[in-house]
Amino acid sequence: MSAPLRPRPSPVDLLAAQLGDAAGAAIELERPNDAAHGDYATNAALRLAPVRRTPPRELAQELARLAAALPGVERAEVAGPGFVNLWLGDAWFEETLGAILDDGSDFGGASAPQRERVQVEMVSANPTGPITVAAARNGAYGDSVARLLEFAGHDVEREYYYNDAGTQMERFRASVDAVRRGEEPPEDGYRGDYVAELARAGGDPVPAMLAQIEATLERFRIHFDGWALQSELERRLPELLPRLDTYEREGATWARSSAYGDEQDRVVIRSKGRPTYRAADVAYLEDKLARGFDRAIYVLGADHHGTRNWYGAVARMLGQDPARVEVLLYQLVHLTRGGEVTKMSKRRGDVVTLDEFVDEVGVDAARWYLVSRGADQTIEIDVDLAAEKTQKNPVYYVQYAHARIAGILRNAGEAEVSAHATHSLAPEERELVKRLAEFPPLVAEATERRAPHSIPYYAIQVADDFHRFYHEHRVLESDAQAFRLALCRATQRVIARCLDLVGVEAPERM
RNA sequence: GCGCCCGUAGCUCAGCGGAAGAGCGACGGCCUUCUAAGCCGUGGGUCGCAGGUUCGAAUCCUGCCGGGCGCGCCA
Repeated sequence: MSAPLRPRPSPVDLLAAQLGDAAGAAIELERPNDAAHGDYATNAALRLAPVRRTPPRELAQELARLAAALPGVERAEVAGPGFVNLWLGDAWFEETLGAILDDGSDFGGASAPQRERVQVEMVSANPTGPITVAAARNGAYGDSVARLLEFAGHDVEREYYYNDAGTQMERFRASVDAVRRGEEPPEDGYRGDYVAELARAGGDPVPAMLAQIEATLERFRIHFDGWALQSELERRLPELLPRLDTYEREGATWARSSAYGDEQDRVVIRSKGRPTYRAADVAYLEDKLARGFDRAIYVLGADHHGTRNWYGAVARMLGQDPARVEVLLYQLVHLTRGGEVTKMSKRRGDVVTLDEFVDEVGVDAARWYLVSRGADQTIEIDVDLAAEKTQKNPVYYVQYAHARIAGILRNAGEAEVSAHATHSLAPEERELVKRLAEFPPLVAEATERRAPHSIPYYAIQVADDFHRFYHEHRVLESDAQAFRLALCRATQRVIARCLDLVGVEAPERM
């Protein structure tokens, strides 16, 4: 690990710190929902009241007096049970916009307290068929988390781990072989057009399937730095398994994982002698940590939640720090047709593939949609309505704001850009500056909580504020041109960053 | 039976201790001006139910109801 990163404090943080110093207590400033409650507000008086044994409104009066004396603060008022509402002067907004512009495209980044080497393992679907929309959520979520971590200053590698050795793969190969012999695939095998295509192509269908999966994910703007094979990792089991706490029962070898934080013990060697997928997990985790990753992140669907504590248990059994292992769970994607839930099975070949979905709605709308919901939220997609719905996808609203700004900046040419205003700021300008100032804490929290879905929601708000500003005020050839160009540029950078963090393009024209 | 996740506007979902929101849908306005993929307005919610903690609960705790997922040799 290298030296701590040092993002510079935002003007809002500085203001809060100044007020905190004056008051002798930690102060947090929030943007009130209601514009009548000022530019920023704090509930510090309500929090301090019990500690200082003073009525909250009395404390609030004192805070308001201190706040009003700070530079940049126009006035401060006590409201409700003890909130302090602050109104800021134009100079504060100009200074804030100037600070945002100074940071350039790094604005909001480098929030990590320590730089880490992080591996994000994601998707990792068995190469028994094309990537489905359901698996694509894993990629959309995992890749956005990876992008957030990179933006925060970490060194991130994305990896795909695939099973080329297990039962499912045997069934898959048997299915292709059956088709080649002109027979039906086995009862528990795989079917679908892609199986027939692989049969025609000849050779081992697994590498061919894998190549197709990689192409699909590249198209989905997810690039993997590495690919791990189960069969290779299994070779190291003879040296690794003795390091585990194991026992024999019913002819199988079990890991005593329940003694290390897991809910239950797990079979690592079947009674018939073959290692399980869980055994390969052990080799893989050992491998990840040995490669020097400070943190190994697993992105797993909710159908795997039963094993969420297994990985940490493995780390403990191997004598490693379980804090280096992190499991991110996301709820499943349910697909419906015409409002009716259909259980789609990869084996039956009736799934909706990511390629089909992207053909229908485009990469931008697909990624936006899959990452816009909280990971804890089940996603329902009506396949029949997907295309129609995505015409109204808010991603276009955000992209449109970006393209509009790009148009203005194109037309502006070499005109002066300055955060210094020569006019009295309009409400739309002030709102937009405040919105942009929210970005650093928002993106830092999204990273910390592994919650990329807050980025699209924030981007919609930025676009909303910009469209309103655009509608009310002319930029070029206005008496506030230099300031408004500065506002446009800062807004464009923030929108572009938000779009990039969720893997969506920021168009110059639409 | 046990574990995890979810129940907020007609629909899809944010918010997760501080003064109820967005998109879509519905209804009504706004283009000779930097892109109308835009803007403005109207209507719409006992935040599943019941207790508890708190000055304050959609947010925390408990119970219940409803839905999803899972529960030792598939992955």
